[in-house]
Amino acid sequence: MEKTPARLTAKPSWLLGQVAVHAHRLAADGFAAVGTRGYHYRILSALDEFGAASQADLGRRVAMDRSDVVATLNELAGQALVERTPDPDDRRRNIVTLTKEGARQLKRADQALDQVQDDLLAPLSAAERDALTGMLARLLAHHRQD
Amino acid sequence: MEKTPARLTAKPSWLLGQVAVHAHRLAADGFAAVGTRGYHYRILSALDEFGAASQADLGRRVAMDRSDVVATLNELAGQALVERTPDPDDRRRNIVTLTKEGARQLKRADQALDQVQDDLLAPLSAAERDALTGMLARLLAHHRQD
DNA sequence: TATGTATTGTTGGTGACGCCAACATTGGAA
DNA sequence: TTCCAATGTTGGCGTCACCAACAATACATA
Repeated sequence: MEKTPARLTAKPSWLLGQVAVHAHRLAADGFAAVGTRGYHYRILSALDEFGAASQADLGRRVAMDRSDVVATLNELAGQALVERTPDPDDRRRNIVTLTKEGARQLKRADQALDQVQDDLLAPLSAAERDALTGMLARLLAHHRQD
Repeated sequence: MEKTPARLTAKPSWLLGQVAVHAHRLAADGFAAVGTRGYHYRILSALDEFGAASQADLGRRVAMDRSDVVATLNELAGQALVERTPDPDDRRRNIVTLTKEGARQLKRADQALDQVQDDLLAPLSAAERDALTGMLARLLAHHRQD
């Protein structure tokens, strides 16, 4: 394997990005195995945990643009994993609901994704995994503001 | 700020991906400020550290697909940051060389990127930063094989 | 009450990255 | 000599992040 420039290797942003690429590949493979993908999983997760919600709320919860939520819901609704009905109390909004089949699909994706975490963190001890996720969570919280 | 599903928050792959998104945004802004972008920086870095190289070698060093190296070199050569000459010893290959101006551009990008590291890791202590980059480096080394 | 401001869903588009298939040319191994 | 591998190139695709504009609707405040 050819050597990577130290200029890159020394930069946390490079390491983060490259590890994220591998993580994304693992996750995408896991998702594909059950016929879904990242955006779908995000929406299904939010619906399962917080119940029915408007599209804008969904987007804010899972860090997706409004327009991407629309496209994703079109696909999910096409597979009957989700239902979209107008909100009678606010006619700008839709109320998005998780269907039984959607919940089942989420469960399948979840199992695939659990395996991914193990593969991703294989070289780290349990204590190291905790330390890593703790620091990442702090970084994310910090950057989600401002 | 709306709450994110625990299903996501609990997954290292999610945290990694989201932090990487913020890191990428910071880096892209820094790069844009000096008129460049990630792919350019990778190529310039490899040329600066290892000297002239073939396109295939460049791609392997900085984890870029052959075809993406071609496009990037077209742009870099268009700005005279790089020169592409046929290799007399192997007529399949090109020898790519960093120009004076290319080295200057690299230096500018480097300064921008150094600032990004600080912004990215702001919430972490020096010891934590080391621990984080150490673990990320191990993960990357592990996943670069197989 | 009227008027302006914000939010929502939607459409359509852009860009960075990562990746794949195919091809002609060339080098090297069997 | 024959087959296999590597190289540069073209052209395409998918995911994710993001932006601008629009009409409809809600809300605040003057």
